[in-house]
Amino acid sequence: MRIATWNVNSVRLRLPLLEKLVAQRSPDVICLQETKVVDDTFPKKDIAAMGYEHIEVRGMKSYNGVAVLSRLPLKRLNDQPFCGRDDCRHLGVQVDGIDVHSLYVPAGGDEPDPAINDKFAHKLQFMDEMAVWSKQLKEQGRPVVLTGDFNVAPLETDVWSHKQLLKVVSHTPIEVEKFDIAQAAGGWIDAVRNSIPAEEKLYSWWSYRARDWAAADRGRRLDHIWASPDLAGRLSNASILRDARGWEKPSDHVPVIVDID
DNA sequence: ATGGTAGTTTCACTA
Repeated sequence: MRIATWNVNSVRLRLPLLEKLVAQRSPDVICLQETKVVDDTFPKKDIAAMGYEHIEVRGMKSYNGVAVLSRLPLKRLNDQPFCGRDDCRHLGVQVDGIDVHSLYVPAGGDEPDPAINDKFAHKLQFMDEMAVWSKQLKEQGRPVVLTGDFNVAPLETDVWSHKQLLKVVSHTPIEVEKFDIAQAAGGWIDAVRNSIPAEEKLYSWWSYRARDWAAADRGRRLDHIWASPDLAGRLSNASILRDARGWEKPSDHVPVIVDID
């Protein structure tokens, strides 16, 4: 089973790119974030026509929104109410015996100080709850794949400049610490770094605000696929589809993909 | 220290 995760930054604008992902990589399951569409107007017909007849959505007007598209039947799991808000940042399904989650962690705003920036405080609280939830999932003992835009680049090689990003939201020590705690709480395997060495620079997001994103290559690895430890020996072909950043009308994020035997 | 782009409910907000 091939699983992809992608922050599409508006699913309606990205339908041609979704088609391109399917043509190139043919995932069985696609987890989306930032769909930016209410459930009633989610383009289910177009996506079913691409071969994904099983679709679960959780969207709101204008912001956030997650979805799972699948070739195989889905059973919806309970939505996780992070930070007591119904802001459509999580959706989980059961597919072919595996629990698959699409998660969108708050970006956190610009100022990395929870005392003066509510968005950063929200992000930190969200990550604390991610750790609690991870522990619960671990105790359930089911095979789980937790994917999404976690909005944190944990390793020095997950950003274009570790030194220059230490005070930039997404790579601050407090965020990386909470990221590590959540990962440890679930016993999660980083499915991508499991096969791509930590020495290798690796990004899944490049800002729209660069004159030439590829030349500057100031990226960050914000999008992740975590797997429960029982799946360790069944992961292969992890990849990040860098090319997608150069497609016409791109998202600022690219798909992250892994195969599970 | 600033400003750069993209998407959405746009003259404002989020990323």
